Amino acid sequence: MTTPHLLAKIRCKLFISLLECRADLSGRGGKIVMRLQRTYGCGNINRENIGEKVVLAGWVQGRRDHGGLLFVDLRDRSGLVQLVFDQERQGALFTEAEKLRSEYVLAVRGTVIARSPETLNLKLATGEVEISVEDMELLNSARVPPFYIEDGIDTDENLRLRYRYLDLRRPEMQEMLLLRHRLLMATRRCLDERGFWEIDTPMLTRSTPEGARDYLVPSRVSPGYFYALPQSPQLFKQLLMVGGVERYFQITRCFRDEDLRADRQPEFTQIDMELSFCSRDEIITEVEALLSDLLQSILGQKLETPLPAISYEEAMERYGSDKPDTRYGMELRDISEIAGECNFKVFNQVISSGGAVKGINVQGQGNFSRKELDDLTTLVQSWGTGGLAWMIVTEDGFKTPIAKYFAGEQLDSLRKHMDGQSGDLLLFVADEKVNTQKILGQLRVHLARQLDLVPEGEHHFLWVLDFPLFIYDQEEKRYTSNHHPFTAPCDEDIPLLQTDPLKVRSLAYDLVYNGVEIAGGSIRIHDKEMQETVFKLLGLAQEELDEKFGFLLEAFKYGAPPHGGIAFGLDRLLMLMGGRKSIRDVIPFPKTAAGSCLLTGAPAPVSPGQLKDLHIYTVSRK
RNA sequence: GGAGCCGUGGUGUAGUCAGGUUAACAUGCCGGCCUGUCAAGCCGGAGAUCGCGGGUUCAACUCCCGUCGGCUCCGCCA
Repeated sequence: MTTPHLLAKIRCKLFISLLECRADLSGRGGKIVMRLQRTYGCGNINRENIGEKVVLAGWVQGRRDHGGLLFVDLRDRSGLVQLVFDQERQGALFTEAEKLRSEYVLAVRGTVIARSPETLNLKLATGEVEISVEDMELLNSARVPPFYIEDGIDTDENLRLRYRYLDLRRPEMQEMLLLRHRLLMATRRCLDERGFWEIDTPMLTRSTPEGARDYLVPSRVSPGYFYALPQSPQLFKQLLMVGGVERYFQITRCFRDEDLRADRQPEFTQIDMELSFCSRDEIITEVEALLSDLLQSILGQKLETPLPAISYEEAMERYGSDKPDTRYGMELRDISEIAGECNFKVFNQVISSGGAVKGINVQGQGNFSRKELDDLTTLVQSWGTGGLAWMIVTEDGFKTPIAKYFAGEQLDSLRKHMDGQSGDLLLFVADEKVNTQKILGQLRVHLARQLDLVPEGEHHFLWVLDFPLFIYDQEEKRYTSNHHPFTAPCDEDIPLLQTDPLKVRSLAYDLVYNGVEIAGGSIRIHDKEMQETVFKLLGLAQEELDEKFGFLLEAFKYGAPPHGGIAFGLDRLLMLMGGRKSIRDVIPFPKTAAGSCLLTGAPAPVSPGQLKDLHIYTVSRK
């Protein structure tokens, strides 16, 4: 990735601004915490500084003690430079330097000297020079750190999280912090240029039905009442549109009390946007402009726009996912027709009861062992389907336990349908249609990772459009919103609201980046009657509506403009731009899978007095 | 709510399947030697009741049960 270059480019600038701040403070008679005042960043020293007196400050990266000669690597956020102490030249200072240990905090004054040709270190940006130290101020000592402060460490993540402040000293983490900063700044600059106003909205708001579980905050002054932390600023940004803002954005924290994943944290940051008087396509164009700007200004990469787009239905048919990773093939193929005619009961029974049989071609993997195939079967069973049928394509036919159920021409047709070449492994799932798609979609992702078919360093973006407005919740026996209850239906599908709600497509859109959903949004309903219709289809009682959404419906009575918007998951975007595997790697202080913070110990018990103030009684944990 | 994997000196691992002498290796740490290293080198030393609790056994890092913590996935995440 390009981040190291980015860091190098920006180092100098950052350091200058730091010096300017220091200059402002001088002469005010403040308390002196440092006798020496630094003049350069460690990583900024180079050949051009030779002969110059400099003052540096930072942490001891390591030392190499040669007896009468001592090397110390000094590190600050700009990089690393070698200090040299010579017993004969430095005398008493040398004795002090011998006491230095890893991560001691230090300021030094010295002269930049050239290294002799045989002692150059070209691996280091500062490797042509070193600092002959003349004065030293030990600013702090340090305990031995629990892990190495260097890139590429292989340490238990518990430790890194518990000592996050040490983890953050590592260059790759500093790069992450810088990249995050750049992304925030570029977003603000770009959206400002495009006429968006940054407006902040409340963190203490009210719980609404639908959506994720809320984080609740008890009210002290209203006993038994609770605020909720926002899952997103959804309602407020719509109210801002009614308020005549026209173009709004916010970089804001959102909270959802659901189980975590590698790309999911209980609190995360969104780039939230909303526009008035716009169509779906105009919003998509705005988003592409933002994304294009961000990729250009942060990674130096050009984004080809317009980005490709497919419908939800096509995504499910071809990839078994509403966030397909298009960096590799292995697309789903439908063999329902053949399956319905063959004698394999598992297949034809599924077809006769309205299900689907689909397969993927795992090219060149016909050498899977029986055990590996059994493991895959167990895996898909754990995902909630009956089993997995397999066929290995050979020169003259198929190696498979189910060949006997198929007529010769059916096998030929199957091979053609699946594009089977000798040595390919074909895997089939037979189930209710959507389940077939989802299971195979998951299997596709699983195998691509396992077989290392995912090309690194590629950036694939894809819009997914035409989501169904509703999905049917089997457990609750009612419709629920696929996106959220404020999403507008497609104009031409509005009549279906009365007759066949599941067929209604919405004006929602998701942006998928390398198989990860990084943004989602929709054109909103701005009409009070339409909003009430949708709420009613969702089975929300009038009373509940009035209580929980009354303010929105009321606002819509006062001339709501047509509007729509989108929200980016900033952490996910950053994760993908930085080529990191987990969202935790791009969040300064992330939480574990159980939602705990290993650094602060949150969540933690509170005192009985605090609970009393909040009118809260707790029940026993067990 | 469910499934899988992991937990052994400061750190990373081996040993666990098949119970048995002093828990091994690397690195870090401490001390000594060493004037051109940059993963410095050489010599010496300290450092672990094997996540925790219970059980089986003459004997448990090892087997069984429970529990805590972490990671990944399913459900969940408008």
